[in-house]
Amino acid sequence: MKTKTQRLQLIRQLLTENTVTSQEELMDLMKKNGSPLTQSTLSRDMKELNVSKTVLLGGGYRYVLPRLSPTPVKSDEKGFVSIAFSGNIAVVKTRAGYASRLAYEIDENASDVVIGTVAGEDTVILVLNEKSTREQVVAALSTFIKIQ
Amino acid sequence: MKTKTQRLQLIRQLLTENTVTSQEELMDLMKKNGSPLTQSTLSRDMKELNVSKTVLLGGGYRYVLPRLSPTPVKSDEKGFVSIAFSGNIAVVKTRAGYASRLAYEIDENASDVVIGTVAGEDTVILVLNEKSTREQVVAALSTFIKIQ
DNA sequence: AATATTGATGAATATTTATGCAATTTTTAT
DNA sequence: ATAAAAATTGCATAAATATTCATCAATATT
Repeated sequence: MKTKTQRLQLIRQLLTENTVTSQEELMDLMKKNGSPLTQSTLSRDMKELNVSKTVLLGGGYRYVLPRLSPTPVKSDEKGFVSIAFSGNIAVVKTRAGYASRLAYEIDENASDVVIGTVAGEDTVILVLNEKSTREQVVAALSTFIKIQ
Repeated sequence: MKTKTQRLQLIRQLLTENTVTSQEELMDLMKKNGSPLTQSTLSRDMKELNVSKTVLLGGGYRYVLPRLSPTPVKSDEKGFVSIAFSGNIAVVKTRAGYASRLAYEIDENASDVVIGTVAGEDTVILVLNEKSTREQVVAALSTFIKIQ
């Protein structure tokens, strides 16, 4: 028996590589992979891993891992230089050529606080959701850019 | 209750408005809302709706609807997808590559309510005339884009 | 060192969910 | 309109999952 962390990691891997339909099925897989456990533990582990049970197009069920939230990356890796606000607009400055790429990411990951973006060469203009505060916008961007 | 479609719609609504923890709980809600049914049917309905059971941060479980499928682009030939407002700015989302063309058309046809536009790849930012209302903007765009 | 505290775990079990089947309704084809 | 086919639903129950409880190990506290 290894550590719990290793076991959780194995569960992750197995869920990624297989279409797991039930905990019992996963139990077998775990056993085959040298980590036998009971369904009780599996149930608890899966809860801890935030695994959810979904329906496939084909009609079957599958346990899936949560969409991993992007790990914040150092701001300069994304080309981020600065952010400033004016009214309901935020202006993000980037290194030359990075604006489009960053705008795309903002659209993808901050659509709840930003209703839209337009990018130039080294500048992105963000139109804030009227209900969002500047702090919320910074917080949202922080989930995928290490600002500061 | 009437049709199955209506029932599914009610399920959608209830799942959106409540943190539903079990099918039995939802069963009660359905009953209270004039759509009594059995757990069997709920199980089938939820499968049909692609509802999945997830773990909440707090530790509980919740049934959730699938993330809105990739924008049911009822693509109008102009590439228009959506419009949203924030302050004196409107953000028009378009299909990829359509923003410039659409911005041009907006400039041409709505200059009385929009003082200027900037287009990215799939987004157009419109700066509204201070004297125009959002309704007027939508009305103006409607004359040459099929909105809705 | 002895004792408490915390975290993990399995066994048993309660709870919840999925489904086979039969009855019934709705739709389609003739 | 009528027969045949397909869909819908509840009931009963099988299958799957979550949790309670007791136990044990590891770590912290006195």
